[in-house]
Amino acid sequence: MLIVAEKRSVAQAIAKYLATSYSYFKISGVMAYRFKYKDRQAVSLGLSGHILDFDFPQELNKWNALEPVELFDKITVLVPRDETIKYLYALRALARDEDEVYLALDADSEGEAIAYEVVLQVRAVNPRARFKRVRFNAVTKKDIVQAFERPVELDLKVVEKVFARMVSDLTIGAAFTRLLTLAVREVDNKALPFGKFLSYGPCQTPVLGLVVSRELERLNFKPEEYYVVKGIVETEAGSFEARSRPFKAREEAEAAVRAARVSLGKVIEARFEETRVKPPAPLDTVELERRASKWLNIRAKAALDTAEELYRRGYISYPRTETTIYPPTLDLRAVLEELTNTQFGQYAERLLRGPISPTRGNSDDRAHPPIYPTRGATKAEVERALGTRAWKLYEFVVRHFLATLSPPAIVERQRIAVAFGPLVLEAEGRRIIERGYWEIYPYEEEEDRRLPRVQAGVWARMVSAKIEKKKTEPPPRMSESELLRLMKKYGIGTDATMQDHIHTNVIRGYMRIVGGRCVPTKLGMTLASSLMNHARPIIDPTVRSKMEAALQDIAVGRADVKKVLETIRGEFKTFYKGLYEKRQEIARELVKVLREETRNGPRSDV
DNA sequence: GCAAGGTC
Repeated sequence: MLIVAEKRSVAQAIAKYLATSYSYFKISGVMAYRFKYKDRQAVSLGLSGHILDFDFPQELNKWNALEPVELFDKITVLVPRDETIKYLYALRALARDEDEVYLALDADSEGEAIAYEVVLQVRAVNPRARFKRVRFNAVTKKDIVQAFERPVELDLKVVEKVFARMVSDLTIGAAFTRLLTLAVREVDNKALPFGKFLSYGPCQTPVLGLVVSRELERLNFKPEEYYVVKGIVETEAGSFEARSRPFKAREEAEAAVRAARVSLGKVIEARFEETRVKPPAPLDTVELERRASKWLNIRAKAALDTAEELYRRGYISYPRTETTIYPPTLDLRAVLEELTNTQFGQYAERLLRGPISPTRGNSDDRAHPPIYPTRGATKAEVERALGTRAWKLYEFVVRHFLATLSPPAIVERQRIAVAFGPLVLEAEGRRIIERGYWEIYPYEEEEDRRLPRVQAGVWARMVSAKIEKKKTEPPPRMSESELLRLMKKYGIGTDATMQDHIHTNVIRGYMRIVGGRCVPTKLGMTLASSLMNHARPIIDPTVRSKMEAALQDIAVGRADVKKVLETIRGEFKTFYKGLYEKRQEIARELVKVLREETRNGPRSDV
């Protein structure tokens, strides 16, 4: 029997869990595992994701051979992927003599589609082959043994959905990319350097739209002046600085201060409330990326790449996960034990002495656990193996893991308001009672800035008061962390691809990331603005989730794949026509920016 | 040469 998994680690786990011993061998450069299962010879092979891809027939890939709009009515074909061709060869070679093939791909939609790709490839070399689908929700012995006891059928509806998404994305992406690129060339065929094109994609472009919308908000922002009164307030319990609400005009502020000077001061509010600051939930991919971008100055793309390396070397668990609940099968104590021989050893030992109660998020992808350290390592070791950035990220994963097992921080939130006649001055402070998880998780630690413990009703004196002139500030540039949050909210991309969509915009020259913030280039601003003006729905942040919802109907049998594809194609064809009408106007704008770029290099707008 | 989704 032949068993096909989505990745090498799972193929190996299957061999380990189904047999008492196994051996490994290489076939066309790919690792495979041999073992005995129920008295039969078994081989398990791990792929590297998809092995086939959709493309247009060759003659349609000459961009000048047809109007891009015609792509909406063309068929696409499944072709082997060059990058993973060795996996395909290995599969064919092993499948020739195996009549039973177990499809042990991940238990998600993509896994179902990859399973079908495997079926197609195996059938091509072995028409006798029979197929069984095994689905396991976690790569543990229990789940895997159970899955092989109870094989199921391949869900072709889910396969249809994934293939429909692949076809839609290719068609839409190709049509709009070619339209934009060819329109620019028509106006000035030297505006784009050789090999460069202007891309559109149903994920990358709405992402650009989010960043550009923020930039436009900034550019259109009209700052307003306002005035605040800052005063030093003295009470019998001590003195502190407090400030007023904003005044629109200086005269108002001055009048309030004049009135305050001749008024008796009185504390009208004094709140001292003990609150608990809970440690973070177990770590998923998007939070890893957001926190790396915010606190470690590591871009999301670099964070996932680095996490991947750490995973491959055995330092951390699989980094592509949406799960924020530790599975019961994960031995948290054993992980702590593993960390005892590192610089976090004392802290880990302290946690080991008490009961273990981890925090809990609210999502479970039923495929992978949250990200946690799988090996205790020293700084020197990780740095030697993978560099400084890897250490920074590994250290973060360890600290995050320890934080999820730690007690909350306890903070007293303080608020005091004092009235001097009509002028009210307010102050906020905090007193740290217990640092809790902050001890191991300094990224979130708050400073102790306590106010004197006064009581409501006591008298107060204004020692000094000054009026400060201020200006309202535009919103800051979109941070990468915020962008990831919005992408998740709008359902743009998956946990494993979100950082790619940001990165594509960087590669295409539409934006840069500076100090964790997204700065659109002039090209990005111009492209996004044109689409907002002439094809609004295709850059709208909700375009992706609407498409996904339509596709999901195929998977659950509510809709026919042909009809859904027809609808999607039809809608985008309409948007295409609207954009096509304006293509020269848009292209002229883009050419202007592109010419500037060739002279000066890519520029940011501000 | 176009996309997004797996995976390394």
